[in-house]
Amino acid sequence: MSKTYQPHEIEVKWQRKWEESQLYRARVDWSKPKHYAMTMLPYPSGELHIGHWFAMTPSDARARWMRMRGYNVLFPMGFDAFGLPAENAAIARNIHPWKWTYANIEHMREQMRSMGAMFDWQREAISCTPEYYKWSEWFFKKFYEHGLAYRGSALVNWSESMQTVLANEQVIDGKDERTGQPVVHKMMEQWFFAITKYADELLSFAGMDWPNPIKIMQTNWIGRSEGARATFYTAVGEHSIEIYTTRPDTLWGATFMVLAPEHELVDIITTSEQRAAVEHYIDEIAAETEVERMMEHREKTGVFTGAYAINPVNDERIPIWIADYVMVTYGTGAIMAVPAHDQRDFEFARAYDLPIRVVIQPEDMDEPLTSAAMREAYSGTGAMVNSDAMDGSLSDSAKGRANPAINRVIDWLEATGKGQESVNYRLHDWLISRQRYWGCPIPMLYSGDDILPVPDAELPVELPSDVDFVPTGRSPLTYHEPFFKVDENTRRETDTLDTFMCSSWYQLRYLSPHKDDAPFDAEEAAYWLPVDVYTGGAEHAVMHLLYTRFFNKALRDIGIYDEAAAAMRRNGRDPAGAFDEPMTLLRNQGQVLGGERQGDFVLCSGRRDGEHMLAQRVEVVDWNAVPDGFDGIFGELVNRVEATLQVEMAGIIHFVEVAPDAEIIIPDIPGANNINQLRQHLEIQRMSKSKGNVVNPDELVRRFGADVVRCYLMFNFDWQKGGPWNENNIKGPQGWLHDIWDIALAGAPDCAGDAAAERDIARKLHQCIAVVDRGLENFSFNTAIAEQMKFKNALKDALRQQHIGAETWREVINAAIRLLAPFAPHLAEELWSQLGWEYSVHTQAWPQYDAELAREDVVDLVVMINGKPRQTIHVAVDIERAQAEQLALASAAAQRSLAGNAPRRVVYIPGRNGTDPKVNIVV
RNA sequence: GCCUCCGUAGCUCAGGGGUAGAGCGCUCCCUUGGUAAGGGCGAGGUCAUGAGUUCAAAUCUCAUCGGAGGCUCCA
Repeated sequence: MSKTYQPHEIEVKWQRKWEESQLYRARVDWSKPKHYAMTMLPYPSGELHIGHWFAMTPSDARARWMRMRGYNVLFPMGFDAFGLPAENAAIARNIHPWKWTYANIEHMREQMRSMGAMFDWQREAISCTPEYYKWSEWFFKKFYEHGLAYRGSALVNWSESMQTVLANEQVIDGKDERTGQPVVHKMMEQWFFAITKYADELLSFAGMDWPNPIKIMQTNWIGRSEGARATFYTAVGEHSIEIYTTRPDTLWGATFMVLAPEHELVDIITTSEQRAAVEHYIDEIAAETEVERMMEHREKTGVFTGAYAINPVNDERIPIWIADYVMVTYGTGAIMAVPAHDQRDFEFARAYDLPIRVVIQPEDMDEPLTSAAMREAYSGTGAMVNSDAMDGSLSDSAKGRANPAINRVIDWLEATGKGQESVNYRLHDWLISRQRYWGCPIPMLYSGDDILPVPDAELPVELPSDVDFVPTGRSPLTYHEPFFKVDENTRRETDTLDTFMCSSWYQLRYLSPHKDDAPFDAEEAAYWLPVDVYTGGAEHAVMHLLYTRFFNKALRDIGIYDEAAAAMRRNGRDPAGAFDEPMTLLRNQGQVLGGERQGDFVLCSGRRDGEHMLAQRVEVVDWNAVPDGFDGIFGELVNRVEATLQVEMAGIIHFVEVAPDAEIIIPDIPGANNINQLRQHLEIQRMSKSKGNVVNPDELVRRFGADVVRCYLMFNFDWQKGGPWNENNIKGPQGWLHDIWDIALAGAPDCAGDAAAERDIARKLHQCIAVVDRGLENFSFNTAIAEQMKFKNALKDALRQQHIGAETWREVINAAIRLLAPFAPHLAEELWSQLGWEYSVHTQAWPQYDAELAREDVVDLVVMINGKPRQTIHVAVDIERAQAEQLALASAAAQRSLAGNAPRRVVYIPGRNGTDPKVNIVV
């Protein structure tokens, strides 16, 4: 063999060749089936990390496989390029967001090229370019014209740290999802998208092959519930208070009402005697952060307003309280409290000594349930009691109208005009205003009291480039007069759009990224849409993935797809349903986590006080190499906070404060050492710069080559789960690719070939094809590679034995390289070329699985006694039942066990697809 | 608290009513002109635990324990 596998010598070469020959250019071709594969577009943070590789290269392998199977594949890439980091960089380093962003994009694009992915770069879309955001603005206008975008006043999430409002989806546990800083609630005038109009349709996932957890998360997020609304009037005055309840069958048990502290009527109905108490409570609540308010198991608090309401169903006078356990953002912000049958109301009633009245008599209880006996609310099934004409109605566990009692009460409420059936959603309209500069402008004007859209001819409203980035916390647009001042009476909107708006439609922009008279080309859309395979992280479950579904449905209803539908019909494709969902199949990759790492084993000496020490000397030694008589603290360095080391000795964490002038000795690092160089224990956790466990893909490519990195990522993890990084395991795929190189270039054996051996290698090849196909189909890249490793071992054996003829050998190698091509595209291309086959391996047909060739001829008949395997007998694969049973009964194992007796039972299990036939003899 | 998913070799993972599998790692041997390498042999598993169904359970059912993710005063 002349030469070993040298990835660097071939990878860049082929990347250039592929680009020159436009190998991955995707063009509409109605004569071929289409396949639109897409991975979530990255934010141009500046550096590609291993997570990008993990998300993109397996998706690339699958797209390549589809292509070889005869599909016309579109696999585009772009950048979600608006967002805060660019603006922060502008403030911190006085570099314009555009320059920062574009420099990052150029760098990352180069890094991505090293993946050897089949991205069609001519379709690249970048959301922060005017040619892109012109159409984001245009879509906003379309939404506005169709009543799907509106300006409204709402209690919004305000992030102090970012000086902007956030969507509900961007707030987690009362904290800003990105910065982790608490958010406060503020009433503000903002722009919204009417996503709630689509709530019901978004709950249907018909025909969508999406992961169950995502569907569940979206369903939970939308939070549909069925019930009724009823109107209560205040006992004095004319104020009506609407409540929403899922349990209208318990209306007669309402013994008080509770309003959210922020409810608009609170101020109006509060009596003068109670005003001070109410205001004090509201101030207290306002001072609490959202986080505190959401703490679990907190005591219920509230205060009486002094006002009373009349329960419409029984004209009872009940007190109106306010309490923070009622959320102004859910339902109507007001509830009827039924302490007997709602746990929260029960706790509140007990805390403030409010009456509790049973209105559902538990089914399995003979004695009437009394409030005094209750230790918790009863929410089970039973018959309505104390409810006038409704008494006796059965309330079962069903929700909404399906529950007989609820059904009857709703009918009655509607007949008497006291209330009506109502469906409620947890989902709110999508708040899309952001008080930031680096986002898509909202193309609206304020003229006097009028709100006007910017005319289409003036789109895009471009972001001014000559703004000052000063850390005032305000968007530079708000004091850039040439931008916001249109004329004396007209001011331009200075808020910008949530970047999720830009990423809600990028799958359309890829179709024709530079088109300037429409957001996308209808002919392209007719062919490519919808996206067939979408891959990305599950963290976007209720944000991007819900938004883009909404966006798509809105576009469909506005008629944006009409032209594309017509083009479909012209080409003989039925557009029915084609635009209902943007992505028909979704898969989430897991996360590559930082690997676990042992901390340094240290010996610390100094002044010791139990588990504490002020150390004058810290030495790193081999694991457990503690000198005899050492009386300091020793063990693994598990953590360090500034100058204090946490050292685990005998299972107990000891705290070692290192004196500023202490001597630190680290044998592996020459010269004078300092405390920062000590290596601390790392748990398996997310990679992050601050933890020092980040893996740099450029470095890996340099050391191992892109194909090895690709294969390592696909092989060493369950793609949909992810897992901890363990670089030792990279040797597996590396050795595999080196072996493939050697085997492929070893040349055909110089022999006539043995028929049985050739049959055997063909069988193994086709068994391998079946597994690789199934692996790629199911995103089980690891199994697809493991199977090829196995096949490689078979090839290696065959090469050693020299019993395969030249012709068969070439065919087998040819197929093996095609199987390899999606995974290690450079290596496969190089081998294909060196063996003299025509460019390119990536345009070859995928090896076709042949069940007949994969079939075993001889199998082992397993003789089992009482279900335990005892003996095997070689038999033909197509053995008949009678013969198998006869052979089994005659076997030594059976004879021994039966000892002359007749078997109690004989069970024959035929072999099917690869498994051996079995006979179980029960004695 | 509720909902999903998952517990198989030291590690990462396949499989899945009918003989327990792969890669890496590990042991030992060989090679020392592919050398931060190559070749060969081998060891390693009560398939989390307990019960049930079955001729037969790692596989199906139920319970328990453990892990991951999501939701959570949602009226």
